[in-house]
Amino acid sequence: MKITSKGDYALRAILDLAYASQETDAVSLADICKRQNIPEKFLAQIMLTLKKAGFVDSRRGVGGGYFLKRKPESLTIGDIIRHIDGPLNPTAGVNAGNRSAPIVNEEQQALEEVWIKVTHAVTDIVDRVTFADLMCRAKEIRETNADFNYII
Amino acid sequence: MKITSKGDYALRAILDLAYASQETDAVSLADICKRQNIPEKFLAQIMLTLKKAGFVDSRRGVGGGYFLKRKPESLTIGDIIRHIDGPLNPTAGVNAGNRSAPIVNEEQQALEEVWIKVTHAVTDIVDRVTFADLMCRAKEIRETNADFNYII
DNA sequence: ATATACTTGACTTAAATGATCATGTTAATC
DNA sequence: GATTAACATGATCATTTAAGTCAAGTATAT
Repeated sequence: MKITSKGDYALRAILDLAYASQETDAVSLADICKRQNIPEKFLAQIMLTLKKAGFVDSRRGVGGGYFLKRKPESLTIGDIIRHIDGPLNPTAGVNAGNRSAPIVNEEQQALEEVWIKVTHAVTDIVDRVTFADLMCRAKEIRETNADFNYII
Repeated sequence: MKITSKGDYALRAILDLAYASQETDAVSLADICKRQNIPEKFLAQIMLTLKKAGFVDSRRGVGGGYFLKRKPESLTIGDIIRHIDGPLNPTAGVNAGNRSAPIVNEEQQALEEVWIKVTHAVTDIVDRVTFADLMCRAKEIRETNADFNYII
């Protein structure tokens, strides 16, 4: 398991969409990129993947853009990150495609059990946190910062 | 956070050392590699790193090899994996060295909080599991397999 | 002496990561 | 119906990381 820039961008784009969708219907790539400071061509690539996966949809032409296909309450971080950065077990990729060494000894089994526990601990978090939760928390942070600025 | 082959090899080599050290004092690279099915030159590189970090020490010449510098009871998976595969937070590397975009918005902060929770969940496991635990568990598995073979 | 076994640094190859570019197509709106 | 905003697609590219390999050492027990 590793969160790459790609995954980070995807999560932030979806969160931006969720937020902006409260007011408008479609949000342009350019707007998301401006707000979130993401390279446009790169996010276009990512949004296409998210569209094919059924998380978002898009409308072309003037006033077009992207919009969520699911409610923020029923979309989790885990859903997105798995589609962009792959499976969440920490050893993903280790021994992958190595058909010459499938003999696993007891030491490897004992270690594997630990990685399974780690994977459970991780999914237990990312599959519970929805984008509605994140919007809520981001709003809290925004308000705390506003208060702080007022005091100063 | 991502466990690479390197990290996996390191953990298995240490575990092998811990196990073999019960009987002999030093274990040769060749022996570890044979038992654990690890490329010799590659493990040599890894063992050197582990030696410089103070986890193992070595003796050259005939009958030489590597040995643990710490007791298996006071050496955790976390200790080793951090030295070989780096920090355990899942977003390690994201934005690394990108000094042009240090402005973090509320969405990023909300996400960051989730990654901190994930990191805690992971370290809570890997910093608790010692090599003594793994040896114990590996032994259990070995015995279970023996029973199973007997029944069959 | 000599065989065993660790040491060191450079090198290599392949894949993943993080993009960019060129050239489309679609759909509002004036 | 020309223009323009905006998504779509495929190719390409540079950098870094991963996973080893190679060659030529040095140290030490017997």
